[in-house]
Amino acid sequence: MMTEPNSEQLSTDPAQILREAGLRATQQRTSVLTILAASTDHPTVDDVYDKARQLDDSVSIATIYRTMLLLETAGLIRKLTFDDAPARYEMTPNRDHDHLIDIDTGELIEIPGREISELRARIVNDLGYDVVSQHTILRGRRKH
Amino acid sequence: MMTEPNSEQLSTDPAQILREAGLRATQQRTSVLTILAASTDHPTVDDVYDKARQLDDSVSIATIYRTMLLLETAGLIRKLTFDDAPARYEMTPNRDHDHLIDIDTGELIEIPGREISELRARIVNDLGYDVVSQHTILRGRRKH
DNA sequence: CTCTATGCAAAGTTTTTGCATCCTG
DNA sequence: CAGGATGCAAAAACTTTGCATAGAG
Repeated sequence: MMTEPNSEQLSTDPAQILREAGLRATQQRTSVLTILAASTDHPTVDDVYDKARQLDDSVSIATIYRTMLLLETAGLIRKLTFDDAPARYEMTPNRDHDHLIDIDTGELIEIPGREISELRARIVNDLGYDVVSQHTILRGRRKH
Repeated sequence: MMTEPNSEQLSTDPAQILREAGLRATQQRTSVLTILAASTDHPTVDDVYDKARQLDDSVSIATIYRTMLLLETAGLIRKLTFDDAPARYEMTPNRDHDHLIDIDTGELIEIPGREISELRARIVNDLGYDVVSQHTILRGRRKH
């Protein structure tokens, strides 16, 4: 096995990522980031809380809320707000994508591709604005 | 002045709109619909509650919540959910549009045009879905 | 008149906050 | 060590709900 220290290029270690963002790498923050990085779905605060307790049953929900806000502010994670359901989170995606909700199954589908982003950026630009963030929620029904 | 009864074509009278939707035209529902129709901004539940009390100081917040849900379900109004701020409402727009939030001033700007809607519909269609509803939230900063 | 809608108040949810203690840097 | 981070519990904010009464159709 290689025992080389990891390169300075791209951090994949949660604690490292936190420090690079200028944040203290506490046990709780590291856990939250690890949990989110390992999630393919988009967990809610409660989902994260449950998983975090499996790693350390003394974490408090208050810390989870504080950490989610911190990571979101630092741009490390993204908050997805839907009409009724509680907010969900994902690691900040490298490539912008939108979300499609199957209204029959509740399934959340990621829509890849940058066409929409680019069109939006162009339109908003014409209005005299720079886009800081953008997010689309689509609700659809599978065709049969 | 004309004293002709209004035409049967398009109702602009809130009570009439409610009945056409198969709902009872109560004082409270009529007030809420009137308030929303008169709003150029996008009021929150609390905004609507405050204005409704100016018309009838005995309305309860519970009724406002129940009415918003009822009108939304009936498709008469649309709920806009933003990342942090409380939900806002608007009359269901005839033409689909998105919203741009100025992150410095908090101003909410409507983006007209159907280009985005059409592109999205096409992409989602390619995924095998029919679009039921769609909504984009953009956050931007005015260029100087 | 009948049955739904409302007001009121209590209960649920979700999120935030104060404070003493713990722990990272 | 010092100052920020955490756990705990209380509080705040936001919504929903049960029930008796009022009011639309």
